[in-house]
Amino acid sequence: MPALKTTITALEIGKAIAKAIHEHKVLPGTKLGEDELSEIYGVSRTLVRSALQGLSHEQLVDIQPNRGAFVAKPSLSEAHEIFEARALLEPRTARSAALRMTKDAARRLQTHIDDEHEALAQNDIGKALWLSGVFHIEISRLADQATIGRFIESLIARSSLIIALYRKRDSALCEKHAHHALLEALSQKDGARAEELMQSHLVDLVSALDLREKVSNPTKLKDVLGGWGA
Amino acid sequence: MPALKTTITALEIGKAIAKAIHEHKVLPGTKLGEDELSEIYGVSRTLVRSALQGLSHEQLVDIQPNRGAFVAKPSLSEAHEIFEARALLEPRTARSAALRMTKDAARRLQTHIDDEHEALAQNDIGKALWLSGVFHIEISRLADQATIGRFIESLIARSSLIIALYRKRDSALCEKHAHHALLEALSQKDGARAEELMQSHLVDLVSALDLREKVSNPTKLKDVLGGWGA
DNA sequence: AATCATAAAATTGTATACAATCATTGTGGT
DNA sequence: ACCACAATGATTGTATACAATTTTATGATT
Repeated sequence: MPALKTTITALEIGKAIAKAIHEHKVLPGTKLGEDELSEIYGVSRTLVRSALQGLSHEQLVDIQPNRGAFVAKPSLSEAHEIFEARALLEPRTARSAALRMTKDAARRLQTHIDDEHEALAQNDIGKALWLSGVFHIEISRLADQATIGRFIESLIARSSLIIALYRKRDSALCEKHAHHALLEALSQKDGARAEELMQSHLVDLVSALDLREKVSNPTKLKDVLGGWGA
Repeated sequence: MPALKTTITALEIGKAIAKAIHEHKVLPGTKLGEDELSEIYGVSRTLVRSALQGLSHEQLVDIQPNRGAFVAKPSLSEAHEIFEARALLEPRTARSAALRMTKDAARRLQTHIDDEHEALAQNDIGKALWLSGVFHIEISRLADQATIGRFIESLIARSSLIIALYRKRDSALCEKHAHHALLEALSQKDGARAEELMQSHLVDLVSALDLREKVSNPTKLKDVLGGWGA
C-alpha cells in the first residue's frame, strides 16, 4: 500500500472547505472559526488562516476584520453578475471543448454523468450538486484554456452559494437531460450546438433561482413575527 | 491634517509589490525574499507571506515550495491564453461601459489619458505602462460588473509580465490614439463602436508582442556559444 | 582543475506566544 | 424593567521561535 501522507497543506484544507461549501454542508453565513478548523485538521492556526485567505480571494468566504471568516453570502446583484459572467464564458468554452473532444474524454464525461444520476437516485443532493459543478469544470478543462478555466471554476463555486441562498422551492437542481445532451454535442464535435446547449442550460439554471429584489419592508416585521404565540 | 496611518496591511503590501511588477521595476523571475520584504515594509514575515500568497493566487508570483517566491514568468501558451481571455471579456465590457457612460466618467478618463501622455513625454515607461493598464481597468469598472472586472484586472496585471517577457524590440507600447478613440466612442455612448475599438486595440497590443514558439535547437548550442573568445 | 561529499549558512515552513479587538455577561443606576 | 457601562472571556492579528529544507561554501579525492 502507498505510504500514507502525514502532512496536509493549506491548499488541501482550502479545497476541503470549498467542497463542503459546494455540497451545502456548510451554508452561507456560517462562521469558520480558526481554532475549530485547526482542531479539525490537526494543524496550527497558521495553515488555517492561509487556507481561509485563499478562499477569501475566491470570494467563497468573507473575512471580516477582527471578526473572523464566514461563508460568503453573495448579494442579488452579485448573483446576477456571476451568471452573466458564466453566460459570457461557458458557451464559448463549450464550443472550444467540442473541437478538442476525444473518445476518452467522452467516456470520462459519461461516467461522470452516471455518477450524477446515482447521487440523485440516492438523494445525495450535496454530492449531486458538487458533481454537477465538476461536470462544467471538466468541460472547461477540455477547452485547454487554463486561464478562462480558472475563472469558470471560481464562478461555479460561487454559484453553489447562490443556489443555497436563492433556489426556488421545489425547483429541480439539474434537469437530468441537460448534461447528457451537452455530452452528445461534444462527442459529435458539434461546437455550435454545444455552445447553444450550454447557453440554454445556464438560462435554465438561472430560471430555477429566485433573483428578484426582495422588497423587504422592515416596518412590517411584526406582521411576520406577530403570531408567534397563537 | 489627516491622522497618518501607522499600520500597513498585507493587502497593501501586495498592492505595492503588484504595482512594482506592473511598472517593470521588478522583472519576471526576480526572487522576492521574505526577509528582504519584511525589512522593506517594517513588518514581520507573517504579513509578507500573506501578501505573497495573495499575489500567487493572482498568478503574479510563483511560489516554489521551500524555495521562495519569484515574479511569475508566463509561458508562451499562457500569454496566448491571457490575451484570448481579454479578447473575450474586454470588448463586451467596453460596450457595457459605453451604455453607462457619464459626463463625469468622461472627464476622469480624459485626465487619465493626459497623465499617460505626460508619463510618456517624460519617458517614464513604467508609469505609462501602469496607467495604460489602469485605463482598461477603469473602463471595466464603468461597466458595473465587479466580477468580470476582477477577472480583467487580473488579466491586465499578468499582461504586464507578458509585455516584459515578449515585447518586440522597438515596438511602441501604446499607440497614442487608441485610448483616445475609445474614450470618444464611450462618450458618445456608442457601444458597438467601443466594442470594435477595444477588440482592435487588443489585437494591436498582441501584434507588439513576439509570441512565436522559439524553435530552440539544443543540438546547435555550440553554434551560438562557439565564438565566445574571438 | 573538476567533481563529489560534507558542513555551514541562509531561507522557508509551521507552531506557539503575545497583543489587540470584539462579544458577552453582569452590575449599578435611573 | 430598561439602559449605560465596565469587566471578563473568547477570538483574531502580528511577531517571534523553532524545525525543515535548500543553497552556498569548503575540502578531500580522483
